Amino acid sequence: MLADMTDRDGRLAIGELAARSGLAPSALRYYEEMGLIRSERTTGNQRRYPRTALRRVAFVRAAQRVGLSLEEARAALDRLPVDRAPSATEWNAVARTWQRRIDARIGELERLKERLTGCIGCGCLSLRKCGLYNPEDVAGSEGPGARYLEGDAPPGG
Amino acid sequence: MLADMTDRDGRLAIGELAARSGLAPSALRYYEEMGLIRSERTTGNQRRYPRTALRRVAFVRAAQRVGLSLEEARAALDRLPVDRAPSATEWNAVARTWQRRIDARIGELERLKERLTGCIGCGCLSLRKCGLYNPEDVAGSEGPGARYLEGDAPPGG
DNA sequence: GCTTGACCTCAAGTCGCCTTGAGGTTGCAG
DNA sequence: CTGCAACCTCAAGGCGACTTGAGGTCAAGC
Repeated sequence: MLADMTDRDGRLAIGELAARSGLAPSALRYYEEMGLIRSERTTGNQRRYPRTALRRVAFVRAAQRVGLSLEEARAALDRLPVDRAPSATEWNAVARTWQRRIDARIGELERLKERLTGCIGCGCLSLRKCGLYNPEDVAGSEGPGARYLEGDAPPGG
Repeated sequence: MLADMTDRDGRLAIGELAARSGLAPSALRYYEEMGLIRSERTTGNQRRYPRTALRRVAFVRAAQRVGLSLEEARAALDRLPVDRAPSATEWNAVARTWQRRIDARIGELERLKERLTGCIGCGCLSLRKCGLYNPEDVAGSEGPGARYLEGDAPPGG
């Protein structure tokens, strides 16, 4: 039988954590280096992760899906306890931040979609009012109006 | 007065395109290298972009916001004419692909949010049924059930 | 006690998307 | 005709999030 390097008190060897989290060992070492998870060492210098690492890794992966960087995930994780499960209160605080994040991202996508729908309506034949070419978040620094199109000749009239 | 290197027939010098698109000249050269935009050269080897480049750049930026890579954006752009504005039909085809993309992304975010909301409800005290720790897209290859939590001790009982 | 696979460290490589820098040229205003 | 900003090329650098590789160690089973 192969070695099962998880010890009795439930601490996980890196391979075990990798298998359970779906991440590569190299990624887990990286996460540790980034301060996302912590480990203790055996006498032979091998990592042993507490079970809460599983929790934290899952958290990080979910955070990434929302568009957070590892650094941002770390900041969020720092508000949760390292060695035990979060209480409902602790969790709520973090989760609400996330929801705002998700909502913001969804909103952004929906605005983009709306602009795109408008574009379909106009078939981009009316570039002067086409939202796609007039995103509000770029080049707004040089005066009002659709500077993307200044002097641009609309194709259909 | 400073030099305006845009020529009479409306072709844009790289600096001009940069100013109007909000991108750095270096980025535009990169886009060109990637085949996203095309330019002609003056006798002095300077780039002159057709006005449609403006359109294409705006398209690419919007595409990025939806989560497309430059390569994917290029693929989409390849379905549009290089030298004139797209017709309503041409545009519709491309735009519909996008909308699917956006919808998919929004859906993904909403599912995540839902799982997160469930987590708030349970306060992560009931880890066995917590969706956050049981994303359906990872580690599903080793049998059914919540393998993330096998043997994980739920904190609250 | 030896084999074997899981583990260790550290440096370097990868990918996408650009930016920066060096060293040289073009082209418009004065 | 000169000065200077804007342009050119090519090579290298940078960031985030990892992976890969070399060279060596640890631990369980036979």
